[in-house]
Amino acid sequence: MATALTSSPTAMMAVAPWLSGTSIEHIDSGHTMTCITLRNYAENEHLFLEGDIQTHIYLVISGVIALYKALSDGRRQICSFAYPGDIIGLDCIDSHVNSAEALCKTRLRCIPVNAIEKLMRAEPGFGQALLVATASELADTREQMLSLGRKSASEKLASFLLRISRRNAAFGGSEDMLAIPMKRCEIADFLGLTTETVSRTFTRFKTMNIIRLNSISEVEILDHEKLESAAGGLSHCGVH
Amino acid sequence: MATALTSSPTAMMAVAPWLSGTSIEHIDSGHTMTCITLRNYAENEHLFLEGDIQTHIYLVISGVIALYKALSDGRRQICSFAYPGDIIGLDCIDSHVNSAEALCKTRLRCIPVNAIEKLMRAEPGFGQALLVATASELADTREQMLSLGRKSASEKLASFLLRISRRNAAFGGSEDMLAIPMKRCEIADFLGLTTETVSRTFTRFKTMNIIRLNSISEVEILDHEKLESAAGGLSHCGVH
DNA sequence: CGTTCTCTTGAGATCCCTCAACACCTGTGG
DNA sequence: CCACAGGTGTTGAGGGATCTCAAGAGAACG
Repeated sequence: MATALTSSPTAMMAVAPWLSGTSIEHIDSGHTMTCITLRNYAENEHLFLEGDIQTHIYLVISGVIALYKALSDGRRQICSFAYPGDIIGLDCIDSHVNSAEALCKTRLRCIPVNAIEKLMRAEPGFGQALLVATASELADTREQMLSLGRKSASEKLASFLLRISRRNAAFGGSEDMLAIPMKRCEIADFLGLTTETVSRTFTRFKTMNIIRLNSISEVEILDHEKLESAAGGLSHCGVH
Repeated sequence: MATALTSSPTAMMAVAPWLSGTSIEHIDSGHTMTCITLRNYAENEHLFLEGDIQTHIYLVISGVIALYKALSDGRRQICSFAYPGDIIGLDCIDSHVNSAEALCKTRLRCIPVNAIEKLMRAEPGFGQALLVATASELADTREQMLSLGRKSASEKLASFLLRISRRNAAFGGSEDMLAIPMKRCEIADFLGLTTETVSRTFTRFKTMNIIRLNSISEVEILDHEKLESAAGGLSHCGVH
């Protein structure tokens, strides 16, 4: 249930306090089964695979997690990137519907699923916060479907960068200086492209003076307007 | 919040009773604002457009609705098809995140949003059912992302037909005789292809004796195994 | 300072899109 | 009953965006 570079990070933020505040510890007290732990994951380490039985919910403290689905021949589609504050693994089914992998050293708070169930019973507002977070995640996912199904490589990458920019802005960061914590191949797996195409599109944006690469993982947006127009129609068209 | 040819139609079914049973009428009584109505929509009629203020939730009684997002130049991506029993428009934000259009004559139960809010407060199980339904919808949407981002035209169409087949089976219908209520261009907008490619892929499947077209809107699966293999890896692969 | 991983760049192949023509189906009116 | 019109589906030819394969350039790490 990651907010995925979301346009509305606030929805997910509404859930996090329940999981990191005193509520969860209170619920938890006196139950030997439910133990909330902090865990560090190394780069490329997996939290779980698609089909695994759900045991925990994870709250990202630091780092980035990729949620993805894979085909048997190795092709994969990253569905979402989970940033600090995002929640992962609440699939509301007995087994996970996608795999989760840390893209860098990542610190997580692990909450057993039964603690979540208790929390939902004890705190009526919690379930509602989860619903809003899930619905907002669904909205983001559909935005990404539009990219995957109907946008060109340039439009996809431009949309991707703008999403990061917007998320940055929402968290009080810079709109123009973007940290890109994922590799080119991970961006490719998110956008439905190949690494080569991602790389070529980056250089095209560079030569057009739309962006500058200060390092491999830091993009500076030089021309916001050009980037917006490269991202294609800002969605929505009156259909009459 | 449509289940979209879902693999788990039961999740959505859990919500429908609240909206068609006595609970909703009970909640509703005595409030002039909340009036639950049945409405018929004609083919190609819109329920709402992306960005419209949310006024109602819709329960599909009969017919099919397409939820889509569009770009300003006319390209569009259908995110989900809503079948009888599915719920539409619960975006948990003040305005709709996608447009909704009837693909054929469609009958809907329209429930004002404030009735939903009341129902959530009055019936604790209702909010939970909504959460499960939304999470299941999210899972379906991610399955579709894998198709959009990583599958070939043949794999996309095969997956699409198998989804319908599975949904049919889950509702006690035929696994092999599929009603396709949407036009070729709507299938194309769902799969991220053009009508021509959809048409060509249909004929390829026909000449391979995988399917037969009894009419433009009825597909008979002749060889389930071949169709499964045409759909590509059944997702999930042990990593490395 | 070499090894390894990632990123970039190039050349050629391929799948799907675009454009275009035609076929089919349905409903309407003569 | 037939002719016609409009919408939809099919099929073909050609082009283009992206993929594949391959080599080289950087960056990271021991």
